[in-house]
Amino acid sequence: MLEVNYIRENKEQVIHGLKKRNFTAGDLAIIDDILRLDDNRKSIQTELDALLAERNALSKEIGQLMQSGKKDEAESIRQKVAGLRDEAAVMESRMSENREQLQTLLYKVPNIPNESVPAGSSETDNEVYKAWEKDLPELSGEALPHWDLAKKYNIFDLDLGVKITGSGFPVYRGKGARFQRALIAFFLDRATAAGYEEIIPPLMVNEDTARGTGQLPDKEGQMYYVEKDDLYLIPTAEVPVTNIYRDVILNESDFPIKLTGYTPCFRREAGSYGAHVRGLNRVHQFDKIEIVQIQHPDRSYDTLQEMLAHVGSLLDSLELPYRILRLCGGDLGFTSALTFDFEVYSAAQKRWLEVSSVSNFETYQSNRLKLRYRDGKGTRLAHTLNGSALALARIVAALLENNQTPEGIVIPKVLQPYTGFELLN
RNA sequence: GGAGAGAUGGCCGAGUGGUCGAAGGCGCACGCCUGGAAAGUGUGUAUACUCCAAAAGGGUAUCGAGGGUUCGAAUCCCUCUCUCUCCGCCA
Repeated sequence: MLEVNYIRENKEQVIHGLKKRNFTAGDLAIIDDILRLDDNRKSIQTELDALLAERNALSKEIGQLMQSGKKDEAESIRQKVAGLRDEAAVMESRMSENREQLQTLLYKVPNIPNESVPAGSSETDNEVYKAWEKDLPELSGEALPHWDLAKKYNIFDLDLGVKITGSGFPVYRGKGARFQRALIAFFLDRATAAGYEEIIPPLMVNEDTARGTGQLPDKEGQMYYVEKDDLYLIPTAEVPVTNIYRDVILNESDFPIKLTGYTPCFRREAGSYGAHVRGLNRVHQFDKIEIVQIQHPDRSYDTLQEMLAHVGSLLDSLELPYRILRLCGGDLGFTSALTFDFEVYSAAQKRWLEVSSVSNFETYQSNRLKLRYRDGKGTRLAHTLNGSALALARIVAALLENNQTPEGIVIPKVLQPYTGFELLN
C-alpha cells in the first residue's frame, strides 16, 4: 500500500495516477478521507503521548515517595493518576478505531501507475511496447489446437484430472510429463545463470504472507483456502519468495537481491468458461518459474528492463514469436506501478497467449512487507519486482501448436538435452 | 494427538512489580595504542510513531502476539502463536 506521507506530499500526482486507473471524482474522495484521518490520528497521538508522559512521571514519583516512606503524599498522587488512566483509555480506543479506519481506506488505494502507463479502460487499450517484427507462423489447414494434439499424443489429460480432482487440473503423461519437467529445468538453469538464487518455497502460506505481497485483502477469492489450518495455496511463487524479505532491513550493499523459484500455482479463477479457456489456456493448477528482485529505488527501472530482457531471451531460445505489451491503467494490477505482459502467438488458435507478466511494484509491496534498507540517515522502503520466467501451461500450448508436424511435435533445440528426445509423438 | 519446558536487542544471556529500552558478553563501527597487525583500551551501536521550520533535542510505544490487574508490568493473570524435549503416529 501507499505511505500516507507519500500521499500527503504528492497529492496531485496520486490523484493524477488514480485517474489513470479510471477513478471517478467520487472515488477520489478517498484521498481526502485518508489525509483527514491521518491528521486526526496525529493530533490524538500527540495528546495521548502527553497524557502518558504525565502518567509515567507521576508514577515514578509515587515510587520514590513510597521508598522514602511518605505514604500519604503517594496516596494523593495515586488518585490523580487513576483519573489520567481513564482518560488515556478513552483516547486509546479512539486511536485504535481511527487507525483501523485509516488502514481500511489505505488497502483500497491501488498503486500509482508509472508516468509511462497509457490511459485506458481494458486490455484492448494496452500498448504494444515491442511488436513481433518477423512473419507470424502459418500452419496448414490440418493444424490442430493443443487440446487435440494432447489427445493424439497422450500429452496431458484434462478429463482424467476431472476424475481425480475437478476441472482445470491437467494430468501430464509420458513424454508430456517429461516435456513439462524439461521446461522447468531449462528455465531454472537460465535463471540461475543470470544470477538468481534458486528457492523451493512452501506451497501454502499464512495470512501475513498473503497480505505482504497484496493478495489479501484484494484477491481473496482467487486463492484456495484451507480453513482448518488457516492457510492459503499460493497463486504464484511471488508470494512465498518475496515474503522471505518481510520485516527485513537490508544494507545498501545487499542490492540487488535476485531470487527464482519454481512452484505449481493454484488459482480458483471462478466463473470462466468457453472456447477461450479451453485446454491449457486457463487451468486451476499450472507450473511457473518466477523471478523476483529487490532493488534500490534508484535502480529498479533498470532492473525491470533487465528482467524483460531475460524473459525475452527465453522466448527467443524457444523460437516462439512474441510481443510485449505495456499494460494500460485499466488493466494494470492493483499493486503494480508498471507491468509488461509477454504474449506468445499460437498459430493454431490464431491468437496471442499471455505467458509472462513482469512488474515493478516500487514501494507498494515493501510497505506492506516492511522491507527496508538503511541509507545512512535512516531506513527507506526498497523496491520489489517480479516476473514469470515463464508460466508453463501456455508455453506448452504454444510450443505444441506451433511446432506440430505430421511426424510429431518438434522439440526446440535448447530443450532437447532436457527431454532426451527430439520429437514428441 | 498427549505430557513437560521455554520465547528478552544482530547473536548469546541477566533480569520476578518502580531507579529497565533493558546488566554483562560477543559481533559491528569509529578512535587510541602499534612500523603494521593481534592483544589491549575508549566511545558508539534497535525500530516505529510523534513534537520542533530543520538540526540538536524531547515525548510515546515495543522484552513472541493480543487482552487484563496495577498509580506503575520484561516481571503477576488470561488467551493465542511459535520453539525445544519425551511419548504416539508417519513419507
